[in-house]
Amino acid sequence: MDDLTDQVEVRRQKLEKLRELRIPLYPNDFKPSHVSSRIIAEFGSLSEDQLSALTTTVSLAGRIMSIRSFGKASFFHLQDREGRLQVYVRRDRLGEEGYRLFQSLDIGDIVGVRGHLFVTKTKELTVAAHGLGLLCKCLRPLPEKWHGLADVEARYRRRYVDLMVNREVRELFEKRSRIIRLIRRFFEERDFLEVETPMMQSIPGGAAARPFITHHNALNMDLYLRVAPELFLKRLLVGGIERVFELNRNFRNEGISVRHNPEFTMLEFYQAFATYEDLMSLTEELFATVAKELAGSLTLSYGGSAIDLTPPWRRLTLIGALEEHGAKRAELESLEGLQAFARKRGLAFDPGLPYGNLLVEVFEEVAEPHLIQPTFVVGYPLEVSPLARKNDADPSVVDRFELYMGGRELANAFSELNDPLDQRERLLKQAEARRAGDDLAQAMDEDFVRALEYGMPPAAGEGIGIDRMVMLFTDSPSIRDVVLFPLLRPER
RNA sequence: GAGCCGUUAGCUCAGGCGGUAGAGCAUCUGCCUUUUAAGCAGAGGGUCGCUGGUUCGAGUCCAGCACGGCUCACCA
Repeated sequence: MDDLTDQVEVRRQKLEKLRELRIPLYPNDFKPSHVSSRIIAEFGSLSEDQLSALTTTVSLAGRIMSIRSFGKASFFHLQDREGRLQVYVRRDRLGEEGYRLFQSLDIGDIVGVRGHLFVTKTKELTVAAHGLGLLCKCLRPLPEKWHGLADVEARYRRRYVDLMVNREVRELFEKRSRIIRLIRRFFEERDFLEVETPMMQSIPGGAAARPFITHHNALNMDLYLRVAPELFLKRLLVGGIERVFELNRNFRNEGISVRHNPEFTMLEFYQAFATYEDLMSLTEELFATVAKELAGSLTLSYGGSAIDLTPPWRRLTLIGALEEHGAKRAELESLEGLQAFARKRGLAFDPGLPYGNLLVEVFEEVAEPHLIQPTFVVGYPLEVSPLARKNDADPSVVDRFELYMGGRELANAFSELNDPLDQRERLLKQAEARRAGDDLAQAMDEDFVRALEYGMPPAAGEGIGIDRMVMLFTDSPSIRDVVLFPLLRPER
């Protein structure tokens, strides 16, 4: 951390020298007239003669990314929020003092430049500076100019450096922002209201996950960081907000992997008078809209495979998915048969697991990695879905789907259970399992059931993992690539 | 939590069978007024992740620890 290398020392000394010369070290009155990309767009196509006829003066500010010096003249590249532009400085134009100041600058310094445009011998649009000022000294050396910053750990810990020198990182996070904007617009256009519900909850609910615990001093009470906003969003359905969504962080106290960060961004939306089947179409539409706006194509490439988002997507039952991997329907319908199949596949499982839980586990093990093309998986057993509506024809399953794509789960949706008596029973059963040691089972939330007793319109709701969606659209193998500051152990 | 792999200069990397540390970029000095991986000449910069052990001698072999990556587990 306090690595005072020779390079840092040299830069500090340069700063001190400027201080002695009474040069303002951290001025804040420079206002750039232009951004690099706009200059290139506006003037890039002009000929040499047209440019030299121009009297336009441009000013821009940014970070020095490279310097090529010839003694009495130099070129450097300036990087601002949009890109890079070359700057040309020479002693006879900047003056003795101005040029000496330039010579004391380093790669990484933030400067403001004023000048006119011309084209170099090598046909690069360049600013010939007649004014140059230091706006902020960079006291640490930047990574090497053509390999950049490659060390993954350093890239996550010092994302600011990663962003400076690896252009594609900047582009990825711009893309992430665009995706989120498109999602918001999609739901706003359909009359959904965006809301914010508690992230600190006294009863964590809405998902089977371990919460983080924190403490409120004044009230002297423990609080949980939410694992899902679900139960609050459904209270809003009760309150008459018939179309509602929340796009924000969830927190789950789980291991870290290429698809798991302890805090992650989740979209949840609820629509009254709709069923989970309506949400399948809506989900197809959402992904198709984002894909078209983002890339102009319904096909995207992920991890070397092409994923075709053209609706309608395949629908498959859990059992059907397993049948595609050598299981016989008859053996999947009993607990014993299912256990036998799991053993045959060499899966380790808890023999005390109920049928429904085992079915899901076997599915995730055997079928999930192969679901590359978008697939709605349905036929989820009642016992793993305490908040979902029972299927009218077969009450042992619920009206629920999970969306798989690229070999992983992306979304989970169901027709919501709005029968308060049934909901109370199911939550009580969860609470009982919780007491019996299942710390993933949900807690009883009396107020949530009370809300349902006021009457919740029939509705369907869905959660989409936004980080995973961004991974898909940016062809990123790890969630850490799409989260600016992924959780790491503190460095020592 | 487990297994495998990695950690060498500010950055990117090389270091055969154990013999006391190298390159390019960056930095510093000198030359250079259209370069773009600018060039030329020279110089400085290292707790080889940390702690022990084996050895006459460890960047190299062994053990433990730290951090990271991948896989697995956890995540219904």
